[in-house]
Amino acid sequence: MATKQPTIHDVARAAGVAISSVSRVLNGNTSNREMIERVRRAVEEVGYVPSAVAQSLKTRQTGQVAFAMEDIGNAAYLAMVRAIQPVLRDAGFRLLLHSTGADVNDEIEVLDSLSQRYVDGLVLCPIRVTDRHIEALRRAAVPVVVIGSLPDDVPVDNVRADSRLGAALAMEHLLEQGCRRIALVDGPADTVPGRSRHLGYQDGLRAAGIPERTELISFTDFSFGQGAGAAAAMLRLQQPPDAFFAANDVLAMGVLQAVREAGLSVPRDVAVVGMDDTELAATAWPPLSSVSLGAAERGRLAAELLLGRLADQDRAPKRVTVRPRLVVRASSVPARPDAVRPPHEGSR
Amino acid sequence: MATKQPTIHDVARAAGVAISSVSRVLNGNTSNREMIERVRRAVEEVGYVPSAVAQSLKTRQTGQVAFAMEDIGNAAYLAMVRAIQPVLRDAGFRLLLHSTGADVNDEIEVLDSLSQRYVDGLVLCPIRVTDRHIEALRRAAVPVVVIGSLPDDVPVDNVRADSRLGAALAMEHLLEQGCRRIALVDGPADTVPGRSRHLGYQDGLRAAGIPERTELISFTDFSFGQGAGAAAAMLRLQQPPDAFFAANDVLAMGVLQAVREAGLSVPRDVAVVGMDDTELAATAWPPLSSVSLGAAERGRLAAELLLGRLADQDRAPKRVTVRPRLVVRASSVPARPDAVRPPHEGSR
DNA sequence: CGCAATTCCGGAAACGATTCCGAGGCGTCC
DNA sequence: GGACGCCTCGGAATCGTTTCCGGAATTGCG
Repeated sequence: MATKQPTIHDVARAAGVAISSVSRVLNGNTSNREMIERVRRAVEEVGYVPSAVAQSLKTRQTGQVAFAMEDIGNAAYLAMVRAIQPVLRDAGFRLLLHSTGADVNDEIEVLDSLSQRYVDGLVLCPIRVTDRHIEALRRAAVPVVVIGSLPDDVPVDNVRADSRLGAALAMEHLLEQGCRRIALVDGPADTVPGRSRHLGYQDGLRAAGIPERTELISFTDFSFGQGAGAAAAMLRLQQPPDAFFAANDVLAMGVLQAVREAGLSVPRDVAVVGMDDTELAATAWPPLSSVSLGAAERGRLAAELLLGRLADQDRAPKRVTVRPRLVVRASSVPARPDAVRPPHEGSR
Repeated sequence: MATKQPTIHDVARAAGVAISSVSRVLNGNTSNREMIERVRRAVEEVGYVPSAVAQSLKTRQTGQVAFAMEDIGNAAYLAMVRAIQPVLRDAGFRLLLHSTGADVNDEIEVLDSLSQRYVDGLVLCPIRVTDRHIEALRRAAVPVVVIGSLPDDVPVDNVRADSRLGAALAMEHLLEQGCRRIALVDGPADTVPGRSRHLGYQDGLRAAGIPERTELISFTDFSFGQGAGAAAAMLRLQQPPDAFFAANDVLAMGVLQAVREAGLSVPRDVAVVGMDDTELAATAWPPLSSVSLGAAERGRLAAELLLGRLADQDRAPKRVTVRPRLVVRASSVPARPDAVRPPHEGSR
């Protein structure tokens, strides 16, 4: 293992045949029993393993697809991974994951190098989209599917969620429950998800004729501690909120924690709704109402779009949008219907 | 993008220079301003991106390292990923993740093909170890570091946890709290982690002179629902347990849920200790006592072992073991010291 | 038994880069 | 002013496969 890997030449020599014959046997294009036997024995003898790099230089394919996201620790991406994997596996591809760590430079670098690097295609889930992203997308050497919003004129297959509508659904629900001082615990304001959730929040307030109050809005990053901290601060306000909409489930878990530590009860004193409907929501206490943005479905669709493009490179780029839906659990209503509410037709 | 990628030849033609010159410019081995300018312009003009496959065929390296684990959804692996990533990044490697889905065949296949497939090294975290694993390890074409137990005669770099001792620590702690009917909610009995946790559980009972009772032991898989189900069943026993040791934090979350739904209080009625000390433990309610098996440290060590071997292929294989430690939170003691207890010296 | 068709295998040309080697140009120093 | 050395660049070999092509051997059929 240490020194030198045997090549197809070594096998050919050991078997006393030409390298082309070895290749044929290995790829199953030979019928002669005797030849097959000899090559098999020689392979065994020298311990040959084909060089995938050389193979794909020749065949121009790798059998691999990459999924690049910000943070593999985020359960929403996890749901995507779980949905993408079986689709690609069935099509004979191996899925490789890459976690960029919310670093734009790294994201671009992944696009540039991973796209031309040992994969046949790429599913990218950028949290920010800059001009440099777009440019990198244009020069990508392999098909790329983007999960997330993209300017209309970028000719790339694209799956998106409607998190603005999703946020509005959450607001509508909380308003129906009679909540009037609804706080927003959002992610970073300079990201696409952060912005659109804020917009949906505003949509909801506007529809109810409630003015936006800055002390009830907090931009953090998507973490438990930040969610807990932001909620704790708001609960100390003179007029504390009677409900929280958290921009994802991890933040919502933090909110739940802060509410408990303030000695209040969910949902009696404070209602809480999260977003992404990850596994966390079902395992939280009380079980967390959450707006599903269809992560699994987006993953599946992205994988299918990629396979489609791999099969026909010249196909026109497609764009798919997945509708959000609210999953009501105990954290926002006294009873526990655990019911799924479809998005209001015609809202937004 | 659709038809044909430009190669270095196209750049050379466009620039009116030799391909060797293009290569030199791209690799920074040229000082002539004029030449650099011409090549840069030509690269821009034809939209050239180097083929990483061709590069690594020639240079015999890829700049990539893979981490293959059972399930990326498991927070313990996540902690490893987070620890591995910075070490490798600083050394100039990109980290690729692969989730095998607990499928032994897939694991072997990953070993076989990924090891000879576009990576310079591999960190493998197998949940089961079969003879086929060992054989695949022997013929792996690139250095492999295994996280987990391995027979002594396999010459592979190896990082291990001592989950048996870890389980014993949890038992010792619960016994100190006065618990006597301690239930074990374990993972699958036919996996290495499952077996060793059971052994540690037995060690703990034996040390206290308490006989093992089969109705207090349940082998499930590592999931929330299974943990909740197993705990719920045990709580319905004539003599229900007064404590649960769960083989990982997800199972423990399920146990907490079942205890709550039975109308009991943690830790007053039932104490709970989990394992792996993942993020879940700190965000649970009440915060979960958990035995840390040093996932992050194991990841970091594995990455460093791999880098070491990459630097010196002929180095003798190393084996490192990380000691477990118990992190006490509210779920197992009335007060909340949140203290860290080091392992007993000389236990086991 | 002879000829055409088919099968089978070996040689060699790619794939797209890096890198060694040698030729030429130019500066420097005696 | 000539010899020497250095720098730069172009040509060609090479990495380890797959695949095309052509010749030899085998088969089938008249």
